[in-house]
Amino acid sequence: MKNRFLDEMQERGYLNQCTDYDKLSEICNKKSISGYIGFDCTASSLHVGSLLQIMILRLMQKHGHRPIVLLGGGTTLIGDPSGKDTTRKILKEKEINNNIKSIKKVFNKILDTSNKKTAPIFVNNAKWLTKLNYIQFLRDIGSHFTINKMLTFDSVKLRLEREQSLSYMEFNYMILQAYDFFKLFKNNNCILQIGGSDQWGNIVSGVDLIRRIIQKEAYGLTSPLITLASGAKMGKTEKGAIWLNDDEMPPYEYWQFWRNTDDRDVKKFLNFFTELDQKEIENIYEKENINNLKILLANEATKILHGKMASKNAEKTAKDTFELGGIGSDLPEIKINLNEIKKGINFLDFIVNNNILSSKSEVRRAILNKGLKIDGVIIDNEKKILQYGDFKNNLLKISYGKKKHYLIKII
RNA sequence: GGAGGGGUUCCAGAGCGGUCAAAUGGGGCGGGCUGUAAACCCGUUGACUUCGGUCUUCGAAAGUUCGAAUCUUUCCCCCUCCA
Repeated sequence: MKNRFLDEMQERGYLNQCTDYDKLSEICNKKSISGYIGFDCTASSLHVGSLLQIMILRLMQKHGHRPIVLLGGGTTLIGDPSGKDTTRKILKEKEINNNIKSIKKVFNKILDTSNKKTAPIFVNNAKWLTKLNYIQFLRDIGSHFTINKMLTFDSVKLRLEREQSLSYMEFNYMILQAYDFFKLFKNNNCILQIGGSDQWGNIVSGVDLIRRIIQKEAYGLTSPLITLASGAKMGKTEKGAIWLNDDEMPPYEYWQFWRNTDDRDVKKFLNFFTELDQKEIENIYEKENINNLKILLANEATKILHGKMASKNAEKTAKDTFELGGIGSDLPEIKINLNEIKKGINFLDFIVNNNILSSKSEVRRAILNKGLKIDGVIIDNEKKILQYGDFKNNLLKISYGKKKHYLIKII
């Protein structure tokens, strides 16, 4: 059975497992369906680790289906043990709600909200989970789960095998997630749950629960865990996560992240994170220079999240800065006032105060290692005083390493 | 509850009275090479410094000592075995 939505999922590499591929294809061919993905709300922004999931929602829209975005205010109160070694910190409800608000912005940017038929629906499971009556829940829902089975789930099994503690609270997570699916199935006619491969167990639990309670068939599918050539996890670098919210990470930096992709990951990323036709990707991958492909990747990925303008600006800034060795307008800016600079500013202090580096020792080290430059000239004196005369047209570029550049502006 | 083993810098892991801001490896950062990639090579990796040093750090606290990551006591946490 063929279905364009699922086929494209597969071709792009989004598909890992599906509870019943053929049946789901059949349904998708017949009508527009609703499918949901749950997102964690432990931080005020999602990072690129979640981007694949969002791309899937976008793909659903492309094929005329409706995505449901579950921002799990309720489940975040508990904490999913899947793929985690230790219990994570428990957030207050207020923080979670703020996070939800902030995370929502990204979905509104990436997903199409204008088409009535496929506009995303946002739901928050806190709405039903926080109102549950314990005894009733145990009787109605809990009775459908056996401990025997729950113990066989990876999320639980791994913890037990490693003898890391798993609290009773976390142990219940999968039941709650299954219940979410059940709720959405009933309330929103949502027949599909999508998630990362570590969610398989939780998703199947939901499918089972729906079958047991109302004898209806629901479907689940998972996307693969993205493995990078370097072996690192997608989305988290040493310096911190690659955030999707622009207040956490401006478009230029986001663009840079993609531009700096490992050669070996480029093709995969083009398929995952752009909407170029797969055949076209195949085609240009053979012909095009790898660096141009990275630029293409950066442009396309940035466009999807931040829009065409931001993407263009980022590209231009990169070109001005890296290829022409000049000053790109999108570089992070640091403003100083005229009076201050006329007096002269201690360079060491300046670098630390503006968080370019985090301690004076680090700045000294960087200078020792020839890592700091002003307008392309290596600083070799740690006692350097920034002076008005150093500026050209009230502008100055400070570079740390080859990739981090800052624009210093006199105001 | 009983008997042992252990908690060291980002991680792993050595040190077991002074020469310890603490070996070694990994990771990070910077430099070189290159292509804003990978691999490789070099440097660096607690803070402050007038570059002489100074200060804070080895689970927590108290103590012994001229001197403690190293010894003692108490406490907290983790692991193994027995019940």
